[in-house]
Amino acid sequence: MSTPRRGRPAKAGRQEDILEAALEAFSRTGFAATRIDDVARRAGISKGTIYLYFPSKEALFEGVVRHFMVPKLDRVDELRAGHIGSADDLLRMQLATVYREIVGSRLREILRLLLAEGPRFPELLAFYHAEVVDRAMAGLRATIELGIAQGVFRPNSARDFPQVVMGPAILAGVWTLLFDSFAPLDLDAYAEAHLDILLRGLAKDRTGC
Amino acid sequence: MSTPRRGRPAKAGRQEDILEAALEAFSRTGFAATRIDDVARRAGISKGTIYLYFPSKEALFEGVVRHFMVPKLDRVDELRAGHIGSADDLLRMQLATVYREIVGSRLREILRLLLAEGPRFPELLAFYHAEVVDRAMAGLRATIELGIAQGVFRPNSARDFPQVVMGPAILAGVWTLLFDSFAPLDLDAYAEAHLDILLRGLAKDRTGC
Amino acid sequence: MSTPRRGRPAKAGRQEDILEAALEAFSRTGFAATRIDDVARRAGISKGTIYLYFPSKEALFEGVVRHFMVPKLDRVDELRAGHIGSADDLLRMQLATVYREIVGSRLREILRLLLAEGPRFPELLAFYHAEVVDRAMAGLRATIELGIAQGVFRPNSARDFPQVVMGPAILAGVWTLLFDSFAPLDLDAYAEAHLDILLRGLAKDRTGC
Amino acid sequence: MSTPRRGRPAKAGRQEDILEAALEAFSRTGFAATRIDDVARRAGISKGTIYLYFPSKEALFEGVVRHFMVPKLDRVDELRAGHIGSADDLLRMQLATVYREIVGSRLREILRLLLAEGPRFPELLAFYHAEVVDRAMAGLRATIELGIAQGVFRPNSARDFPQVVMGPAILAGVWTLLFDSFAPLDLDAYAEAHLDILLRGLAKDRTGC
DNA sequence: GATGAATGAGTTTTCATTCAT
DNA sequence: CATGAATGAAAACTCATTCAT
Repeated sequence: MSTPRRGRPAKAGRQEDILEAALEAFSRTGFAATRIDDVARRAGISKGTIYLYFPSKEALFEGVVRHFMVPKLDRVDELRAGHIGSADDLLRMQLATVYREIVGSRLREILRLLLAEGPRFPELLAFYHAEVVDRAMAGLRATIELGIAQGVFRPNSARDFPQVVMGPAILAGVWTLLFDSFAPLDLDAYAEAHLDILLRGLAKDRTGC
Repeated sequence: MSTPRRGRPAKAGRQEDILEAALEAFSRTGFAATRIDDVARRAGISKGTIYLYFPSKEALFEGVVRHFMVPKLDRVDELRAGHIGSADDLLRMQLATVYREIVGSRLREILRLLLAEGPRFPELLAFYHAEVVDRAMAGLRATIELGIAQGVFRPNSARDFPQVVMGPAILAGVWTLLFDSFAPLDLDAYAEAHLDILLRGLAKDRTGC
Repeated sequence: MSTPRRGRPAKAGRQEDILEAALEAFSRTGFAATRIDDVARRAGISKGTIYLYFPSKEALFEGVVRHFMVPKLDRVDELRAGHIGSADDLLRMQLATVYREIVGSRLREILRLLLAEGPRFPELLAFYHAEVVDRAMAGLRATIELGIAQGVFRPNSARDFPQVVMGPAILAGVWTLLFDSFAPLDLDAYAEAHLDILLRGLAKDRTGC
Repeated sequence: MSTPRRGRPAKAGRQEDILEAALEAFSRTGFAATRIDDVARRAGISKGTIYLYFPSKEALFEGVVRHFMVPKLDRVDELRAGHIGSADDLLRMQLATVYREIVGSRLREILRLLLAEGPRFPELLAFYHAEVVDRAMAGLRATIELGIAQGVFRPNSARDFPQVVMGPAILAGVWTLLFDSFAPLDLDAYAEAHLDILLRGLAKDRTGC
């Protein structure tokens, strides 16, 4: 009743195909309402084949959430490692990357999936906290401390709570997923506003005369 | 064909009880994984009784999300309406209320539920956007414009994107729900940091000489 | 949520009201799909009240089927008892009564209900067979035998199978219930056709020369 | 979350098996009181498998009613098409076929099911009227008209109401289903009586001397 | 490896029946 | 007598998972 390819397809990317299909499917309908059959159809394979690569629906979900975000984090980290210059430029670039690669891409769906299903997947949360969230917070904190050392940023409490720096970006990501049809968000202008308020909030007082 | 038991008198507040129980249950397990029977048991009633008050699981969920948040919004609005004084004090109070009444209370669960299940409930999203989100954004915008008029805030782009102002609070809310066991958040200090960065980011330059 | 009369209504006809309401309801939706609540609403009373008059849904159904048909049978029987004249006139009158009082009235619904639900109600079938069907068959047989005695009818096998005489009428009754929207039946003309064929089929050969 | 067992190969005739099982089950308990699980057990398969072949209980019921009757009608039609000889012989054969193939077989259950549940299945009624009832009526009408043309039958009103011809057979079918334990019917003798009365009722007067 | 027919546990929803008022 | 809120058994239907081919 379906029309899968009977021949031997490239099997190298088979797992990748499944993860792509699963990301789409979970994004659209969430964990519980997504049927394995949907994922299979999207991937152009049969239901049973999914189970050759993932032992359960839960494992597939975890696979999706783990697979796509880490590489982005790597990129943000590399940015900081290779940076020479002022901390505010670095922070600009870090947030620009977050907006481009996550908030403005399909990866924002993963943010939402994590918020949505996280409590059902404690191990996944642990992984995420260690491999994504904590790394991201550390990266921001490093930049802020660099700025303070450089005298660009005033000593400030964002050092202890880098979430304050990231908050508006995360909110933008989920906003677009929920309310875009009611009130679309111009992400570029939004990011500009975010950086405008943030950098001024962090900056050392220009009390010079 | 069955063996029923009783026919108690109508208990006042029954609907309220159900909503409370449903909030707890949905918070714990999300929409799909929550069984109506769980809600009933929590409310100390039988499954069928739920259906005397809500025609479906969907309607119950919508009932929960609608019931608890609007009164809080009302309170934030009243704040602004009754305020005499500087805009930065008002903004402080508005955000303090958000942290106290929502981010630091069980209502943060509703934020998460909305993020999680929103796409499955388009009508609920429309309601929420109109009755909660849009009102909240308008309230913040009004305060920001007041500050600009008072000369307390510089003309700034947060007027166009009040989400930037709210973002860190929302993030804190969901953070505590997901990562509190890995990295607990001191909400009071967090709120202080948020206001510190934010108010400085909005403030007029003290370029006095 | 409903609007029952709170005052003390005439209680004499209460059971009758319920039976009327139940006939309507069962006719419309059959036994299983009819809700006691529907019957109650139709009768203008509350659900619980039904149970003051009938101990169960089954009993209510049996009540309906028993209540309405027997009086009609009585009338057909009286016809025969009081008849003076030829058997073919009597048979005409008997069938005319069946067409008028049952086939062409809402009582045809009871025929259908009995066909539909009979197997689930063995006692009801027993009652019906004894009190309705057997009496009706006996009545027809008596008329046929009268006709044979009078020399109006030839000795014929309908004496042993009065169902043959009744068949077309019963079929007409259910036909109108099922197919009237596709092929409406002119019951008067139909009855005429029925009698035409039947009486000729029963008549003694007019082999007179 | 579950503990499934097997994945057998497709069995040819599986749909046929289900229809057979469903006919038995619906015959015994009617539409509403038949549980899908009963049908499955009778067919020797599991509940879920039914849903691989029929999307709902309604569809299964319609499948049953459609599946069994049409082939019989085809046979009756062929009779007439291939007939050479007098119309009364043809009518005898047509009715004999109806008695043998439907009234005296398990197909009489389908008659009863249709009477019982028809009003709940308007599409099924439409199908039935077009594909079974109307064809049957047309077949009888054709025979009657042939008889009139042959001079075997007098011009008569059964031409307009072939239901009159069929009525006693239908009644016999449902009678056996309802009342056989109270008053068993000798179907052969009954059919003989039916034909006796009917053919005489249709016959041209033998007024010759 | 890949398939997809088959399984059956699990969940929502309905509604006959009860009984405190 | 009458009410109708409450109960909970029952059944349709879904879908993750298995496994013979």
